[in-house]
Amino acid sequence: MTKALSGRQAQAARNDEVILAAARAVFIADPGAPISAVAERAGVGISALYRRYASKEELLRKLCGDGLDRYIAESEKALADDRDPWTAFEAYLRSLVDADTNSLTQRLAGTFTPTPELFEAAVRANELDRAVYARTKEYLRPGIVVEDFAVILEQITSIKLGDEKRTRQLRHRYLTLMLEAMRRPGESSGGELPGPPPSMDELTDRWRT
Amino acid sequence: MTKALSGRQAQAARNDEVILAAARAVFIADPGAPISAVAERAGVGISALYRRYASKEELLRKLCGDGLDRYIAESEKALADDRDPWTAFEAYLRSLVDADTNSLTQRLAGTFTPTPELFEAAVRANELDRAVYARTKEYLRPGIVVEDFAVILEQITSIKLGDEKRTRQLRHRYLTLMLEAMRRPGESSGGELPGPPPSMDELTDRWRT
DNA sequence: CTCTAGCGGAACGGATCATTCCGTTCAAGT
DNA sequence: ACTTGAACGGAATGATCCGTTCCGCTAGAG
Repeated sequence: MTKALSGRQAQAARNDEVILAAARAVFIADPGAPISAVAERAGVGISALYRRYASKEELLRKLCGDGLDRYIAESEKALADDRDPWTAFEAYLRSLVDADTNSLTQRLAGTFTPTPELFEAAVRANELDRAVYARTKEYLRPGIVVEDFAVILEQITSIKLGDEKRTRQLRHRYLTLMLEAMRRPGESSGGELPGPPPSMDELTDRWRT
Repeated sequence: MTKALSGRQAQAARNDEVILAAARAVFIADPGAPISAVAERAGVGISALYRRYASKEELLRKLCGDGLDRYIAESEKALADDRDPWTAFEAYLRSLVDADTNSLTQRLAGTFTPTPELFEAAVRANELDRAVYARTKEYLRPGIVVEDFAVILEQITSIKLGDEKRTRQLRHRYLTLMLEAMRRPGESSGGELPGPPPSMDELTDRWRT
């Protein structure tokens, strides 16, 4: 509690966002994290959380729903992208990697009972996914199916380092490789890989306490 | 306790293997699994475990050590492979994916205090890795470094389905893609991907209880 | 027939969490 | 200035999980 711009209500409103951001960060890093970790990260007490969400499960549902919404938004943006389909596709996957919604939807999905709305949103996301696929299909290597997208996204977002920025960089490195492999042969670029390669230290540091 | 081939000692000796296999399977599937899950999977009581290992940590160390040994063995086999370096390299990565030692070494590494022997083995594994890399380097796309191997292996072994056989199949699918992307451009094959692609059901079934 | 290695599984004690509860603070109304 | 209550911090609670220990039981060894 440092600033008090326009009274208590403003502070509370600001906390709404702080708490959501903290929850996102914490549960992306560790889907099994305790509620107290979220409170700590947000710099608030546990009450501040329970005032907003009746239970941990409700918070998770909220995060999951937001994640799906984000996913859907990115898909729609991709469909509206009028650059050439491959460029649009590449931008699409890159935006999904950066959004990191997989951890918030699929990974968390097992830990609570889904609501009809969530289920519906998931269906919608799927349809959009297929639409993007259909438009990109002719540029894709034969044999690649829509379902591959999900698996590849999961693989890539399984890369986790301590530093968030660096994590994104590395993910883009391997996404670049995957994109080239997924592209119809003969059109691959073979260009530079983005960002510096992983270093030994980065890899071993993950097992530090 | 069904068979009794040559008395109690034989039974106990057989249990040694059963327990190790169960522990491997259980901890690969879930690195945070309880000891009781291992006992259950092995079809023995908890005592059978504690007769052999003084603590959970000791069991984990054993598994980790075995995993490293396996890794080292595969690396040596790869170095002794006198087929053309790229073919040998491909077989090497495929064997590592099948061995699934990553989950047993890196993933478990954070959960216990390493012994000097384990550390030494890890160093040795690293040296061998570099040796394989050095031999394969000229066939690799410029910009690929040794450390990429580890990250790619982790990504690919992060794919987990209920069925073990199918999991291996899918992993090889994406390893195939990655291998082509890692190869020096111009030499990529663009051939068929191995095994059937993932299906929607396979992907959603993972969130069942 | 006795003895004990090997074992099954309940019981114990500590740790972790989600959730609740109580006292505090402070802005808004009077 | 005083009262009030929304918003909150964080300790207390109760349930659950898990590693480890302990208490018999059993079947083969001698």
